[in-house]
Amino acid sequence: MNIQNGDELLRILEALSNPYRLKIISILHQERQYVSQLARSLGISRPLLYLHLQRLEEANLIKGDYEVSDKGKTMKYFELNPFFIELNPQFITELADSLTLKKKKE
Amino acid sequence: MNIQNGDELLRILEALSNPYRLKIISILHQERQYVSQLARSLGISRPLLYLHLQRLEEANLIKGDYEVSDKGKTMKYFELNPFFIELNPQFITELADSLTLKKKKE
DNA sequence: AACACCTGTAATATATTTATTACATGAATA
DNA sequence: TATTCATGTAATAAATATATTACAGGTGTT
Repeated sequence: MNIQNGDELLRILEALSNPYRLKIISILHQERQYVSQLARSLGISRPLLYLHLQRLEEANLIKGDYEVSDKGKTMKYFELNPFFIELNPQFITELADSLTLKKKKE
Repeated sequence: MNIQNGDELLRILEALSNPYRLKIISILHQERQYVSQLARSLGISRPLLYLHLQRLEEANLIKGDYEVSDKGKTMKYFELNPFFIELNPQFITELADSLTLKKKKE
């Protein structure tokens, strides 16, 4: 996972800036889980979970795959997209120029 | 700078989840600047800058010191508090248990 | 005194994020 | 067929974060 520009770094930082999403990372680091299972693990509703999963997926930190169980049920398993980011002032400085300042209507 | 628990990590990630704040880190990595100077560098108003500086200061990423210039003017210089965080699933997992889920009235 | 910089904050408005509620669909099982 | 467990989304509400506007006070210079 190579970070190309400031906006990408920002997207990742934003994705990780939430306790549920950090917990999702932690759970998926230990084992892959399907959506409903994850919702139970976290103790939150699926709609809310979807929102968080989407943020993580957009940042490319996780990915989901459909899988049909023995019983014929389709479940969506999520798993981690391993990452390793060395967060320090030097690195941020290298990417700072490629940061977009405000996303508005175009 | 040693991160002790999930909430602290989260505070840092939140502090870094904004383009202006990343730019502030970048600027202060190169040289210390006083408030008005920083506002000009960034092209934003001081009130807005203060908000961002506060977030960074709360996360302990920067610190400010008052200094009297030759001409007798008091300026508040900000400088970086160097940090180095290895952001990866393993590290997040270690801190995930010490994450507070919702801050509400107690 | 008026101007040019420096410091800061309070009140308000706007935008974004987070959370909830209400639906809708499909397949296996009792 | 009624229940259970899986998938998902649209609409709305509530909470936070971001941004703006309007102040106020200090010192040095013209």
